Amino acid sequence: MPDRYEPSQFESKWQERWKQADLFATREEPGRPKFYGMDFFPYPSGAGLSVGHCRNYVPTDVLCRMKFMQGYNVLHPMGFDSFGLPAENEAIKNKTHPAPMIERYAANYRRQMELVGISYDWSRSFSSADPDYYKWTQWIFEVLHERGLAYRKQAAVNWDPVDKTVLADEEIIGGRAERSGALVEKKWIPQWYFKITEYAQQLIDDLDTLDWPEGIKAQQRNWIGKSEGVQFRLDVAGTGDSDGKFDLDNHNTPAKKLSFEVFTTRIDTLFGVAFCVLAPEHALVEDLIKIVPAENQADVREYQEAAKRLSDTDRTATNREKTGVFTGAYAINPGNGQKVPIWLADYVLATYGTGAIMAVPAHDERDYEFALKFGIPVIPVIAPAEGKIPEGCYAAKDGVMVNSGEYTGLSVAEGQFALARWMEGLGIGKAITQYKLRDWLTSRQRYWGCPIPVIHSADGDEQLVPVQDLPVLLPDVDSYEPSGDGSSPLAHIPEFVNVTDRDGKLGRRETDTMSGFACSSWYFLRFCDPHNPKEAWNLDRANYWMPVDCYVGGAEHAVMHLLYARFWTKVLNDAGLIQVREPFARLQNQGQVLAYTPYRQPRDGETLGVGEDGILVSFAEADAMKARGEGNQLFYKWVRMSKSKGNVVTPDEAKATFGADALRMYLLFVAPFSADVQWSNEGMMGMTRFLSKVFKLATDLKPFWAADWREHIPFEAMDPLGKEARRLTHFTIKTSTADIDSFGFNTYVSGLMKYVNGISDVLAKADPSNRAHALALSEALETLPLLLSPGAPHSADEIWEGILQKPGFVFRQDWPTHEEALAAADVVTVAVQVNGKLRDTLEFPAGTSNEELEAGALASAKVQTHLEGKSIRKVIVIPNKLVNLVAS
RNA sequence: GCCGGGGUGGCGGAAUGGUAGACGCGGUGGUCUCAAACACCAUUGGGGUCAAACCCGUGCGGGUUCGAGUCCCGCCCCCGGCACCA
Repeated sequence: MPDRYEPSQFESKWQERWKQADLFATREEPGRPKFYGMDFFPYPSGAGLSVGHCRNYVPTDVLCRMKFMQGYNVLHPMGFDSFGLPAENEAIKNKTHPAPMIERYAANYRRQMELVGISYDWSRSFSSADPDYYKWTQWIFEVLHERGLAYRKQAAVNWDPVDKTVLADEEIIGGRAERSGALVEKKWIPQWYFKITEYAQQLIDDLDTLDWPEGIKAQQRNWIGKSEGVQFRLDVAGTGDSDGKFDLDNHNTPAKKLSFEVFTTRIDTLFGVAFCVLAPEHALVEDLIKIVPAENQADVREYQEAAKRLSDTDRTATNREKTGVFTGAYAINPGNGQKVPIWLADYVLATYGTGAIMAVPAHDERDYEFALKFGIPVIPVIAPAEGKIPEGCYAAKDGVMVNSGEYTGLSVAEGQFALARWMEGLGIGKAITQYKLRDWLTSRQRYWGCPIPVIHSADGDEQLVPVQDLPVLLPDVDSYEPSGDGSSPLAHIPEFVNVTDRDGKLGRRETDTMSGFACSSWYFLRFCDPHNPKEAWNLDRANYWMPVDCYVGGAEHAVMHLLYARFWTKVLNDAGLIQVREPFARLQNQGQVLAYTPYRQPRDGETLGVGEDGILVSFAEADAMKARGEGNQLFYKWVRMSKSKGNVVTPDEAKATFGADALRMYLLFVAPFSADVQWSNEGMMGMTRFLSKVFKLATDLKPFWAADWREHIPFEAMDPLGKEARRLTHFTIKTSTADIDSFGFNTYVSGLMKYVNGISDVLAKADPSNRAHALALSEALETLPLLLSPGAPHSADEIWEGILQKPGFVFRQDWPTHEEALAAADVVTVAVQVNGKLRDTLEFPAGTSNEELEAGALASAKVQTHLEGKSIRKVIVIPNKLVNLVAS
């Protein structure tokens, strides 16, 4: 038995034995509490895992391993998110079919996960592209459809010209496709949507019940974008009954009568309306154009054309100067009957609210900017509670209404309430709630996804494929490249498209597939009952395991996967198919692993891209440059590991060079869980050193080993050294347990380091013939592999069997519990301060009375010198900690 | 601009309002070695001193408190997200 950490001697051996023993099989024993710990469903890429992925999986593994040892039934599954664009694009690039490719990649992921000793129950694994799985994805689609939550409509959608498919709003960043980076275009085609907007309010409300990072919750709230205000009607002057009164019974009769709705959160500023703005695409424009002077007509048409030509990115670019055109028409402000000009401007979005606004330049920055540019008067109607009306734009919400007729003098809140009531009474407006959230666009015109189980009948109605006919299998074809014309490649496969509908007539199969996010919106339910051929899940089993107690993955899915999965869970709950309303009780986001990556200054003739400050070079090239004496052109940056940057460290390499346990412990130790990690070979060396110390300590403790220590230790008197050993053991049990539960993995590892250092110090002073020492150190020797095992499971088993010669696996042992009285020290170091400044530290027996602490503090010579010439005004004593003498 | 999270030695980072810098990396000195690597021991916030005493120190400026990295007020900077959402 070596007294060093030699991973090549035992890590693979233990992995093999764990597999043979089926050690990580999910246990569902009655009488135990359950714990469901899960990592984000990965898409298996050909690049394989990097140590960055391990940063996700290892901490979850540590938590799940501890929970199992604590007696929980633990569900710790892993599967593969195989459908979707990334897989299909990679297959096209490799000129292969995605199905076998993805299977190969998933097998490699599994191999690598086993390489670092993650305790997944592989018998529960599946891929979202398995027909046994996507059959039920289709079934859930039908549940949604039957509840009116899946629908098809013609719409202008985000078209990615590179990936040749539509994208959801969430997949677009700054006008570009998140994945391909292409500028997104608008395309007008029928699309499938899930009606997530129906759940907007619940999705906001239930965030309060979740133990999630604040940032993620805030992002979801922001994305859903709730705002409360008033929607009301404005009539167009000179049309219909425009004498200032509103003929509610009659508003449809004069064909010419025109009006439009606006939404505002600041109805209190109604008397400050200086103009109205319609989005260039607003439907009313077609009517307005018929009643305005010819020159205005030309301006309007020209502006509409210009707006159409602008890409969304250009249109929404920040700091862009306002543009707009006067339509020639006027609206009547219902508050004061005044005529205000109607403008067209692209700063008003057609897709939010009603696509039209009342503009109040005195109290809205955008309107103010617009008014300044076009010389429109600014009418202040809100003033500070005290002081005079400010110049320019004053958007405060805590002011008082002025110049507002009978409402003058009311506070903003009072005015909002009163005006909303008034409008409701008149029937021209009402208080409503608006959300930025739009329905989830789920159809993709691509091959590699879950087919939508719908048949378009000859009569043109939509029929769901009967459940007994599911799954609608994805046809196995050679050519599946996107068609590029906006139709799915499946549309060009007659055997797939042509079907008999419910009435026996020739129907047409839906050829769009579902976004990959549909597949990952329910997989956590399938893990509860992964191979059920009759149901998506057995209700009892799903209710037993759900919700996921701890869900771990990257923060990049804040508003996509995590929002969609919450939505589906709520729908399934409403349908009586699952008991929970939220899928993930607790969420944790891990930081990324960064590599120190070489860049060089650009050479003559080379230019840098936007936002770049150097040119990436390979490590080999960097070495060559240094050898040529060009090292001064090099600089290094901490950047995320990625294949394209050539800076990836794989778990395979890390295990071969340093060992799996060293890798695991390093990833846990080097930074707080949610912070980014800087990869360092020196740090890995340090961890190897630590693990060697553990083996050395265990070996050196062996001569003290009394196998029956547990029977004797409570009754034996301990000397101070023995007590110190026991204190270290029990204190470390306490902190390790709390640290793992709270995701404090870095302090869990540092706690083990302190423990090893502390026990080593005790050991150096210990006497092998002293019974008390032997018992206390036996306790330490046996506790060490237990506490170590979540972080370094291979080493723990090696010590357990090799040094303690105990049978079985550490994983199957009980997690130790601490005794509070033993975890506390007998002798405490008390800080003595004079006027809050540290002047001495003194040792006292724990529990020394305040009076004695004060007396001891006063007796200190160091303290005396600082008290000279002063008299004590007050004494503060914190038992076992501190004495502060306040003197002057 | 708005929202969220941060700012502590040369570096990663510890610190229920109570001894700031635990633990580790790196550095320095030493042991081992023909030598190096590894390993081990000692030391390591800055100033000051032979050594101590002592002084200064958690982004900046105030405040509360016997006592502030921690709480309050006002700023600055960094990271992430959203962004003409009326």
